Formats: sequence, C-alpha cells, structure tokens
Amino acid sequence: MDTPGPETSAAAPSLLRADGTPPRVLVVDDEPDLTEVLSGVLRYEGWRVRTAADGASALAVARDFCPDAVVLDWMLPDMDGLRVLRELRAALEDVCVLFLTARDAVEDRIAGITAGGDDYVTKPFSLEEVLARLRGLLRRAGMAREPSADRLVVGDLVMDEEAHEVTRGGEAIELSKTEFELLRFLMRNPRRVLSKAQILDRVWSYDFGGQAHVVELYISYLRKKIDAGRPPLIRTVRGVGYVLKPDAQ
Amino acid sequence: MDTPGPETSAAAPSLLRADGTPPRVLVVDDEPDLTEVLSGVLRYEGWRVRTAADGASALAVARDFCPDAVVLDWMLPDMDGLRVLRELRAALEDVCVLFLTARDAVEDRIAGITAGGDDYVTKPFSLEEVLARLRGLLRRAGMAREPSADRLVVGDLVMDEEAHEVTRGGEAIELSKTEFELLRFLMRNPRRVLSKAQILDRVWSYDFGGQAHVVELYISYLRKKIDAGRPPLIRTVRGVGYVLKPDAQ
DNA sequence: GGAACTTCTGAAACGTCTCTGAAGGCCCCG
DNA sequence: CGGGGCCTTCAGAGACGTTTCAGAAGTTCC
Repeated sequence: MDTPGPETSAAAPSLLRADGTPPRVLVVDDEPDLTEVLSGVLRYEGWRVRTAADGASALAVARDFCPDAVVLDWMLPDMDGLRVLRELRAALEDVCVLFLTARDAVEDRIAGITAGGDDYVTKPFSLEEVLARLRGLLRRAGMAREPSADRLVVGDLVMDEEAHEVTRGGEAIELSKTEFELLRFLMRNPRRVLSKAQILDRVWSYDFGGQAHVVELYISYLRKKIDAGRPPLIRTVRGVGYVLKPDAQ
Repeated sequence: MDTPGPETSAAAPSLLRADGTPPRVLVVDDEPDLTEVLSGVLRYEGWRVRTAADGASALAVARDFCPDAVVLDWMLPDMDGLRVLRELRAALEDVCVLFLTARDAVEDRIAGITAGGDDYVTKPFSLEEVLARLRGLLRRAGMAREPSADRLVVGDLVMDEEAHEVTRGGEAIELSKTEFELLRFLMRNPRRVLSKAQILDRVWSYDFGGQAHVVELYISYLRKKIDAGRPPLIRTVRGVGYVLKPDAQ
C-alpha cells in the first residue's frame, strides 16, 4: 500500500463539529489491513480516528472517545452488528453508523435497521464510496459547514452528489456509476495530479486485481462525455497521472 | 446495498413548536428493536425523542419531558393502553397519541378512543405510515408551520396527503396504498437519489423480509400510471437507485 | 361465494456496464 | 530519424442490473 490519497478536505475540511473541532470517527473491523487503510485515509481527510477490532472494545472506546460516526463491520468475532448498534445507541446520543457487510449476507436484516440516518456499504467497496457515504451521513446529521457542501464545481463543470447529476455549461451529462465515482474523485482534487495507483486505490474496490489500464480506459470515457468539443478539463501528465483543472493552465 | 435515509424535513423541518424548538415525541414500546428504529428515524427527521419500555416509565418520562406527541404500544407488559392514555391525558394538557396495535386485536375499541384527535396504526406498519400519521396529528393540533405542508409538488405532479389524492397536469391518478406510499416517499425527497434499500426501509413494513425486487416492480407500476406518455419524472440511476425530478435539463 | 384488486414471487428478456486484449498514435530520447 | 515506452482508442465477451410478464396468494367488497 502507498501513501493515503489526497483529498480536498485535507486542506479545507468541509465538515466540522459545532465546536469547530474536526469530526470524530470510530472504525471497527477485525481485519487489520482494512482498519489500517480506512483510518489512514480518514485521518488524512481531517478526521479524528480511533479503531477497534471487536464489539466489546468498540463499545469501550466509543464511551471514552464519543465519536460522531462509527464505521462498523456487521460480522465481528464477539458480537453481531445488531447488538453493537443497540449498545452504541444506548451509550451515545447522536451517533451515525455506517455498516460494512458482505454482499450476499444478511442484506435483508440490515434493511430496516438503517432506517434512521444510518447507512451501509457492501464489501468489497471502494474507499471513495465509504468516504462519500460518511460525508453524507454527517451532512445530514447537521454537521455540514457549508450548505452547498454536496455541490462540486470545477470551471463550468458541476456535480450534484445527492442527485447524482453532472452538468457542463448547464448541459446535462449522463455517467455510469464508475465514471461518476472517478469524476467525483477528480473533482474533489482539482489542480492536483493524481497517479493511476492513487485513482485505482480510491475509486476501485480494494480487492480489485486489475491493471492501471482500466483507469486509462475510464479517463478516455470521461473525456468523450465531458471534454468533447470543449476546452479540455482533464489533462494527462505523462508518466505521472491525470489532473482536472480549468483551462487557465 | 447502499445509502441512508434522507428526508426533506431533516434539512427543513416542516413542523415546529410555537417557541421555535423542534417538536417532542415519546416512543413507548417493549420491543427494543422497534423503539430503536422509530426513534432513529424520528430523531433524523428533526424531532426530540425519548423512549420508554413500559407504562409506568412512560408516564414518568412524559411528566418530565412534556412531549407534544406519544407513540404508544397498545399492549404493554404492565398496563393496558387505555389506562396509560387516561393518565397521560391527566398529566399533560395537549398531547396527541398515536397507538400501535396488532391488526386483529381490539380494533373497534381503539376506534372509539381515537375519536378525539388521536390516531392509530396497525402492526406491521411502514415507517412512512407512522411518520405521515404523526405529521397529520401535529398539524391538526395546530403546530403546522406552513399551511401547505400537506401538499407535495414536483413539476406538474401534485399530491394531497390528507385527501390521498394525486394529480398530474390536473388529471387525477388512482394509486393503491403501496403505490401511494412509495410516491410520497419519492416526493418528499425530490432530486435526491434513493437506494432500493432506503426505499425498502421506509415504505415497506419493518418485518418485510423480501428483496429489492419489489421496489423495482412498484416503480414500474408507478411509471405506468404517472409517466405514461408524458415526460418522465421517475429516473433510474443504474447501480444506485431512483430519483424523482422534473425534466429540468 | 365470486369478482376485482392488491401484493408479492419467479423467471425470462433485455440492455448496459465493466473489463480484457490488441492495435495504433504520440512523445521523448538516443 | 528510428525506437521504445506510454497513452489512447476500438471492439467484443461476459457479468450484472433492470424491466417486464405471468401467475399465486391474500384482501375487500358486494
């Protein structure tokens, strides 16, 4: 694994608690690799992070740490997710929970539990997906700093994350799910060169074995839809990666 | 599968007390799962929430908390619903009560009791149903902020929640109960992509074990009735969910 | 008790998306 | 000017998500 990916919020966090301190998140999973990567990226994005490997220690840490959000594996060695959720709720007033779960397992049991402000993501997931969900969770819980935090703008290119809508110069652009996530990552890091490895790490699932070639392919898809005929926003930096920036060099 | 429970009122609560603070609700049920989910959604919708698991503690909390509304299970371990209702009324001046009851049991007795301004819902219910009833209760009790709070409009599609009426371009549209609730949820979250899991959580009963396939089916029913021949309001966002939005673009 | 309607299941057809492989173009360097 | 990387694009196969149909089970109403 390499350095944590860059992100707008590292420079200017879009979310803050009422008291002005960075938001706190507790990551609970029994795979060290996963908590490792997740907490690395989250820290880089300006979150205060703590981790736990099982339900019991998660609850202990939660009581002490008072996180705003919890990223919680549904399958833990000592307790099932439902019980952890219930005890978390009992211990903390307003905590958002983002579940991590296997695609095939217990999906229906989770439905019904996420009814509040909670959310869940199925494994394998991309980091961008988790980050986007987490941001959404906190935004909806009233921790947004700016009301328009879900509106990304680069030049005349505009993305509405909630509506899953992209326009350039007012004209709507249809994107597939992967194209959308790639563009979101680019738009969250404007004027910053992103390597293919970084993009692969963020936009594709962590267990994706594929080559960097996919990134090139999807960049070309995006160009066709976004830059077609217009001044290009997506630039190639040969041997390094790609940048998204408005024409002013 | 995916995203959390958005709701218009989270961003801009449609109900407020006279003093500008959020409305207060007390949830009384002896099933922790149920109070869990209910209080989660209600909190998310901008209510102040307290819970109780039996009649005695419900009364104790009520005296201290002074809720505007009470969601009350008709079958509690220690007292029957009638007695709790009577004591609530004695303790609090203007409180609305929403009963939760089994479909087969005592329906006629409850019907007589709710004659006041109260209401009831039979188990199993959908969250949307409970939320709608609660909103109705408070609105009728004079806590509505906007007079048109029960009129949802998206493009030329109009829903009158109270009258259970839907029109598009002035033309009346007949919907079944499930179709109506699905459309209501969509109309309460216009221009926001809702995942099938979210929709399932809100519109179908909490004990519904079914798959997301039902959502797709009912979306297709709605399209047939609402979008037939006209510019489509219901859009599919592949791999993510569905959005309701006027053709704008 | 039957008719109309609603709700949900299962299966098949369809379309789109995602990724692989291969060919060709561009750029930089020798 | 030629060669080797790197990048872009095309074409296609398979996987996946969505829509639709048909029908069974349950409900409501007369």
